[in-house]
Amino acid sequence: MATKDKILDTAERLIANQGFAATSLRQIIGEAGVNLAAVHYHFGSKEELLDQLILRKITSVNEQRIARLDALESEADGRPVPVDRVLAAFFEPMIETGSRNPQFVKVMARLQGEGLIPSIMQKHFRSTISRFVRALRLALPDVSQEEFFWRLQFMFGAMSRAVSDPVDFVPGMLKDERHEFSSVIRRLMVFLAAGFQAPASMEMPQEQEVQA
Amino acid sequence: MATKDKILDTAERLIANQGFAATSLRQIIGEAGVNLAAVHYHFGSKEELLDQLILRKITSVNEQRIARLDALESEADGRPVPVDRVLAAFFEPMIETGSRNPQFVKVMARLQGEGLIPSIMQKHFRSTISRFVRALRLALPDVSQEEFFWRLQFMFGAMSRAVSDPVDFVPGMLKDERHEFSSVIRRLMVFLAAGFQAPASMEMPQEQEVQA
DNA sequence: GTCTATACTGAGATAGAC
DNA sequence: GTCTATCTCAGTATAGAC
Repeated sequence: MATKDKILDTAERLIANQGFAATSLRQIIGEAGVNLAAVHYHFGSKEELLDQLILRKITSVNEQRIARLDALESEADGRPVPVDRVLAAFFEPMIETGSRNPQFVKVMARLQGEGLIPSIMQKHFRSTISRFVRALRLALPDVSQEEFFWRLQFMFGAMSRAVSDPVDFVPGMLKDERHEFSSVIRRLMVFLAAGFQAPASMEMPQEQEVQA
Repeated sequence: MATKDKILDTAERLIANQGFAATSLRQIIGEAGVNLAAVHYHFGSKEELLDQLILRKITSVNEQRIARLDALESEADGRPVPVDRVLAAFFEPMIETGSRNPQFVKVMARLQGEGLIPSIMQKHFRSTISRFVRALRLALPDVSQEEFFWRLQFMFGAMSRAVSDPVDFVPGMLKDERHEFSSVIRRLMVFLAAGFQAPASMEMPQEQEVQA
C-alpha cells in the first residue's frame, strides 16, 4: 500500500505549493515515482484524490471542535454559549493542526482560494458546521434569520483569507513580516465576534438607498 | 470589430452562468459564431480575454468610488472620515452596477469563487484600493498596523461571499428566499464596520494559547 | 488485488495560408 | 483580420501483466 500513501503525500506537498488546478496528475506521479493509472485505480479521479487527502486529516480537527463545543455547552447548562467561546471552539483546533501540520493547512488555504471549498465543506464539514451554526444562533437571539445567514457567509469568507497567503493590496504596507498563523486566527476571531454582534442593519425591503 | 464584442458578450454570459474554468474557449466561439483563432488574435489568451471583459465595466465603478470618497474627504476637511462612510463609498457603487448590470456582477462573483480575484484586483483595483485603505487607516488610529492589515484581508474575504452564491451550510436554513443584492451589501457593510472597529486582539507575540 | 502501458478526448495555444 | 490545421498537455479509460 505504499503507492497510495506516496501519491497522497506527494499530492499534498505539491498542492500546498502550487494549488490544486496547477498541479497535474502527471507531475504528482512523476515525483512520487508511480504510474498514472495507479491514481485512478486507488482514487478514481483527481477530485476523489483531493477528497481523500482532506479526509485523512480533517477528521481529527472536526472531532476536536465537537469536543470543545460539547464541553462548553454542558458547562453552560442550557444557557447560550457566548459567541466568542463558540468561535474559539471552532477555530482553535485549526491552530493546533496548523502548527503540527502546516502542509495540510496550506492545502486548505489553496482550496479556499480556488473556490473548491463549498463542495468540500458540504462533504466533510456538514455535521460539524451545523452544530456550530446552532450554537451561534442561540448566542445571537436578536439577529434576524436572514442577517444571521449572511453573517455566516461573511464568516467563512473572512476565514478563507485568514488561511490564505495575504494579498498585498498596498505594496510595502507590511514589509515581509512573519505572520504567525495562530495570531492571525486570533485576530480573525475578534473580528468575527464583533461582526456577529453588530446591531442589525436596517431591514428596509427593497427601498431606495440613501446618498451619503 | 463586431467579432471582438461578440466574443466579449458571449464570454460574459457564459462565465456568469458557469464560471471561468468551466467555460471553454470552444464553447464561447461556438455560441458567438466566430473562429477559435479569433480569440487569440484579439486577446492573446483566455486570461487576457477575462481581463478585458472586466476592464470594460469596472472602470466606471472605480470612478464612482473615488468620486464618493473625494466628496467625503473634502467634506470632512482634514478630519478622518468615519469607517462606515468609507465603506459605503466603496460598496454602494457596486450596488448600482449590480442592478444595472447583473451579468457582470455575477462574473465578478464567479471569479471570487474561483480564486482569480487577487491577481485581477492587483491589476484593476490597485489605485482605487490604496485610496480607500488610506482613508480606513485614518479612521482607525487605535488599531495596530498588523491588525489593520489582517482586517483588510478579512474584509475582502467577506466581500467575496457577499457577491457569490450563498452556501447552504445548513440545508433548509433559508428556504429559497430572494437575496436582494443591495440588502446583502448593506448587511456586509454593517458587519465590516463592526469588525474593523472591534477592540484589538491581545497582541501576545508567539505565546502559548490559552485553553478555553 | 495491484499496477503498467497505451490510447482517447478535449483543453489552450500557435503558425501560416488566405 | 480571419480561418485551417496542428501541437502540446491535461484528465480519463481500458486491457492486460504480475
